[in-house]
Amino acid sequence: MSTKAGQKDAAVAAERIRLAAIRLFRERGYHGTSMRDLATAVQLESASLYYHYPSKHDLLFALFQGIMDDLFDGIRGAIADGGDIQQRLCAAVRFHVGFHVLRRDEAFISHSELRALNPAQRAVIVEKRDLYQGAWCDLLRAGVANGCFDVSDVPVTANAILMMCSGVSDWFVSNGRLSGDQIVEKYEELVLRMVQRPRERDPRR
Amino acid sequence: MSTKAGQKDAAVAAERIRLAAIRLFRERGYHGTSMRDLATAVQLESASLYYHYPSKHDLLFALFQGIMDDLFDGIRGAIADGGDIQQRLCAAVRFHVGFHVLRRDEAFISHSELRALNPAQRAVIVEKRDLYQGAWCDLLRAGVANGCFDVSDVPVTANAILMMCSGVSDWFVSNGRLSGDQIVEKYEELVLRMVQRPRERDPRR
DNA sequence: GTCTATAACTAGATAGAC
DNA sequence: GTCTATCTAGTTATAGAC
Repeated sequence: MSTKAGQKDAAVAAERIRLAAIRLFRERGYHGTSMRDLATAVQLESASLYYHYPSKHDLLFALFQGIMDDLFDGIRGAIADGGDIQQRLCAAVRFHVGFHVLRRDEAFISHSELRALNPAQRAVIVEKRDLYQGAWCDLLRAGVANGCFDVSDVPVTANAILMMCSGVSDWFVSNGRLSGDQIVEKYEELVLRMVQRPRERDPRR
Repeated sequence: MSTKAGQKDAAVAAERIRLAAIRLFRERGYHGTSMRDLATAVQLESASLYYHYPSKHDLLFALFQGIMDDLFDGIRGAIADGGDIQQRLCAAVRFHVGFHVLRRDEAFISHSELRALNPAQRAVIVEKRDLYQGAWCDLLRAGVANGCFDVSDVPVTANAILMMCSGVSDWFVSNGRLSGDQIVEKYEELVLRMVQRPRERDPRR
């Protein structure tokens, strides 16, 4: 019983540290945030953080792993949901934009702090990122193959789509003019315009 | 004569420091680069850097000013060049993508290190960035007003275009599969698809 | 203009008490 | 699990010689 409670407290503290790290790394950057800053944010002494994470680098790496795994699981789920190729592309856009709206701090970190990882850690994350981009390229190629997409350069277009959609994590603020769902809708339309064959577009829309 | 030569040497050294700072801030981040790292890169002692720049913050701010001023001058030139609204949008895309290809390290810094500026410096830069985005919004609105663009939300679309095009500074490498000019062409096409009215698109292209 | 030397402070991380 | 205390090394920046 006391063991169980102890384990739960540890898990709770570790999660509180993780959430504070996400916020601070986003606001000040990895190198701009000290372990003392982080400890203050969770009302602990800096030495206590090392009970939960072996080092600052490992904490950053844990954040990256969480982001990349959730991204990859999410896109596989979105694409596997079925429907025709256009519906699957829309599902992918909904997932990607929704993820970057809901978890915008983590998304920003995954984009800006890759260079702060050590080479071995970076290799792991870059490989996952390439798999994620590959899933998007496959989707575009499938659409080109069955004739409903018109894409002159698949990797460039996939990159452009991802950069465009990831951008929401830079500027989106909740309580802004538009809700997350409204943003998702607009990006869906923009992406479809980028890849659809001209005749597929409805001039009345 | 000796004064002139001295001034030139100072200017040369300041520029060497600036260029090394751009490379290092891109590779390791502002907080991840020490004044000693920077001094080593230009084969000076760190104390000597303070002859050319009063502080590390001022050096970063000088980089930002250079980027933002060149961006704003460039977009004004591209838009003022004349032609119809589509041609001016293409000129804007060519400038923006070309800038992010040619000066990708600076572009990356201007995106990732805004938070490293102090509040007063940041306010100056954010104001310039907003003016830049405003020029793009104006361009889209002009196209909507004269009927050749179909844009459901001007600020969101402008943001999406800028994020998409700025993304090249993340992944473009010279000596890659595509040249800078080829990249520019592909982005021009993608942007036009996003904003043109459906009937304006040539189905044969 | 660039140097050596150093002030004043902060960084990540560890040891060991409780 | 969290603390106090501390180690070692690194940080920005300055003083003053040359």
